[in-house]
Amino acid sequence: MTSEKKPADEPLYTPPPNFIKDVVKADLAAGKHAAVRTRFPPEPNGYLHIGHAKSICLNFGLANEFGGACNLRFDDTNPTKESVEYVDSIKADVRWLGFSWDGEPRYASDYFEQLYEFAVKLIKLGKAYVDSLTAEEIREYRGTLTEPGKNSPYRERGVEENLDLFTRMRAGEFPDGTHVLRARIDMAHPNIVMRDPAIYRIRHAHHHRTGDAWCVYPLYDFTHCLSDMIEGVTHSICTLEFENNRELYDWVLDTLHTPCHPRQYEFARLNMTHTVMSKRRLIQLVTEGHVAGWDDPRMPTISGMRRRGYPPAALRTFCERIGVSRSENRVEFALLEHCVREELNRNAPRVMGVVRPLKVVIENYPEDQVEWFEFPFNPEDPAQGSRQLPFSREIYVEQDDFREEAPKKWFRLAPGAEVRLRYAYYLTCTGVVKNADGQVVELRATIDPESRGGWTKDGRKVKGTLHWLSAAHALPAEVRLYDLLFPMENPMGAEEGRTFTDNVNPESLTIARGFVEPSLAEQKPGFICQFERVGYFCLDPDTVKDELVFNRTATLRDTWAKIEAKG
RNA sequence: UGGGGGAUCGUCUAGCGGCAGGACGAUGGGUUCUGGCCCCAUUAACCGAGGUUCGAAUCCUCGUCCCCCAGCCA
Repeated sequence: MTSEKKPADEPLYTPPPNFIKDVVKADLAAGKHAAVRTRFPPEPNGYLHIGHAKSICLNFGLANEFGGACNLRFDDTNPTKESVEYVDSIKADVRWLGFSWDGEPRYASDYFEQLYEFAVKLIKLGKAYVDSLTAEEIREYRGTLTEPGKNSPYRERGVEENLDLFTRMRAGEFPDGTHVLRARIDMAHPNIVMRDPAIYRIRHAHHHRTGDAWCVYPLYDFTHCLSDMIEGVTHSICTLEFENNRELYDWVLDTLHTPCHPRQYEFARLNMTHTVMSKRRLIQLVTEGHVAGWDDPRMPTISGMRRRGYPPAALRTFCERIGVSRSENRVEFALLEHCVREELNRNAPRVMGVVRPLKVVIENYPEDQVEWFEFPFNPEDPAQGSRQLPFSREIYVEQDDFREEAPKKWFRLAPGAEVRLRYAYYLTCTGVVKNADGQVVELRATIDPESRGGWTKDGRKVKGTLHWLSAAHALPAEVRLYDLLFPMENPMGAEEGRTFTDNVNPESLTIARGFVEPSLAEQKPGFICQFERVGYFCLDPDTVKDELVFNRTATLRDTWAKIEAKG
């Protein structure tokens, strides 16, 4: 029995479980916290990508699902790499994804004074000291993965001397690199992170928010846990590579006897086929000019996907479908594309767009006649309305829809073949016009007047339906056809002597000169639609008056291509 | 070779001692004025070897493979 209906009170959709939700649920049930508080803590040193979207959806999603709050906090402790440009783009991207952070954005730099006081306290506790070894020496003293490190000669400096030195570090008495504040833990610790990690370094650098107020800046391990604590974060969620740092996270909070102690949980970062995800590599693609910028529609950045026409809801759905676990993964690009199509199929209006035009002259249609036909914006959803489109003697169809020699199972246009022009007439190809090179440049055809509106009373079967445009009324458009940035699943799998940028797909962008229906003249950049039978397209910001520029967001699934590929 | 993690259909993921389930993909079919959407079906997995148990993906032991850590980056 497959036709049983679900009871009305059963939810249609339940968000999938994951191990972090389990923890949150258990903590809430145990009364460990009054409410959950998470945070998304990007460093403003680059643009956000789809991997960040996973973290954003997780952190904000947890807050939403369990009635808590999520902070946006910029981890801005490295002034030489960070900038307001990145801060602004990150805020815009999070908002665009559909999330609202609790209160104002937070900045680790807002906590610099408190952090400094905590450092002083650590010194007074005898748990931190000023080291005056060079960076090089510190590395040598650290030992290796298999050998213990050894103590710095400065490790036994007294509290007063440390206090004095640290004060003078802050006061700007020393040049960069001369001293560093280190936690005093254990140079023989099996976890290298715990071998007296540096927590403050001298950097005479201008900070994008604090200006020149500071010349000592705290490091990640010291800053992050305390920032979480200050904000009352309950669950501090990060990626797997910070697993080793958790021990230090806990050490700092325990040693300082802080009023609360957030717990860190790690999940596996997102990897995807056919792209790269690390900040360093994305920067390289931009600076070496392999793409046009951070928001190039081929980039896995949030801004790139936005420009490509991916709806935020599709990204959210994607993040939910990929799940959250602790195992290494490489998600297929096809899943992302599926989520995009699913969303766009529901919402994108259908329009007529011909990407590679082929002119057809309808010999039995009067030269000066124009008829208007009604086209629904979405045949499956009448609520989306309709518009009128003109038909005339000369039209454009898609080059791909004509074959001089029809292969097996071909039911598009070919000499002598009859097809349907969507919502208009049945059309039969009666002749082919070629240029000197033998290329087909124009078709001759006739229509069946009885088929007006796109159907006939005799119920004759016409399998192929084509999109088309009245040549005289069509708007010219530049159409940017995007494909995979890298043809192979793993771009990093380059052979010896080559690097991943050598793998950039030379056909990841091809530009076509096409036409679109006149109703699109007034649309604004960001407008997303479906060119019927072709794909989803989005009006690009490069659009200027009389020169529409469309980005191909995604193709439609192409069953014919598969049939033909199989022979 | 120190320490910390991870291995379930092609891919992602569920499972918490009791019928290995879902999604994507692939394949076949139905429907169709988009070769789209939708619908149906098929495909296909517990890293290995032992052990505990009436019963193990799950618990134990021993292996194998993969990832992370030696920044004054995050």
